[in-house]
Amino acid sequence: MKISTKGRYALRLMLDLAINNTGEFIPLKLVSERQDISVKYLEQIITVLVKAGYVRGLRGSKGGYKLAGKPEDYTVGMILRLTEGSLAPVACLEGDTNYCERADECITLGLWKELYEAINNVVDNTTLADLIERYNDKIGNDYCI
Amino acid sequence: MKISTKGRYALRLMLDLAINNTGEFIPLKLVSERQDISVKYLEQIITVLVKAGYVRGLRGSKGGYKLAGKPEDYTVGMILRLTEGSLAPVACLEGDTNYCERADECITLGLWKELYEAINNVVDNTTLADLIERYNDKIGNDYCI
DNA sequence: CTCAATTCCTATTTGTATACTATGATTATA
DNA sequence: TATAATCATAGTATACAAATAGGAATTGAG
Repeated sequence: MKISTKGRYALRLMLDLAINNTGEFIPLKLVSERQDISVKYLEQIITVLVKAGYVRGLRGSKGGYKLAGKPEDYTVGMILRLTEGSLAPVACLEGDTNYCERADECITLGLWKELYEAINNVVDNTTLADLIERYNDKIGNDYCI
Repeated sequence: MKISTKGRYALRLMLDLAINNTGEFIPLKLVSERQDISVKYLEQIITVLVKAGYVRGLRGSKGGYKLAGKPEDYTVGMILRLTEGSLAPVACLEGDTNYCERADECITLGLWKELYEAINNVVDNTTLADLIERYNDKIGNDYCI
């Protein structure tokens, strides 16, 4: 029942791009230093975010990445699902592929559904902007997003 | 973010013992047939439940297992935590052992706490008796618990 | 007192996913 | 043309999941 590093790092990556946004493209080298995650691992993670259109990349010198949209456009759920895969606590809740023949008589299925909903409820109702705002309130900071 | 088979099977095991309780000890062979899980794997799982005092075991012929208490005494959370370990979505929320030095400046910590609470809220407010009751309502059955 | 059924205990195996690292090609700017 | 970056793909070490396997100890029944 753990969120993997991919999901957690993806979130930190997006937050880092949001917080340090100046309009310019931000190279992963900078993110790497700030977040203490290797550039190579970040590359691997950001590929998925680029393909999904959440982040724009520019190659070459003066290249880097920036969010494609605004921080309030991205929920934690969007980012985690992309990098982690489904957040369902059991496989039988995932799409139609993993349909379980015991489903009708399953005594625990309702519980797993409830758990799934509780999880989704948290991650789908929190955006990057929310996280940054809450953090600023807590710290008394004033990051420019 | 998946519940492992150990946790899921432990829950099914406890529910099986609850539903099929007659006062007698129930051998794992029967549970195995009903739940379609090998006796050997069930043995491994139930060991933990016995050590925690949730289940009583009796060796030998006419031996088997039965719940130590009543179905309403056991929450899903108790059973999952025992078999899965902590249900925290990130390690830094687990006790003091995994304390993270970034905690004070961590922008995502609040989110993980919220998620953790949402998960706990579901599993700690559902007992075996609840699951059986809901199931009977759904199916129109009348299991003797 | 022995047999069969069962729990109890410990090891071993197999597969898969996680968490990276490594190498090199491609592209853009100065 | 040199440099700094993304982009693409492959490789690797480790740990965890999900069991299986073998046998010792215990109990009740006949």
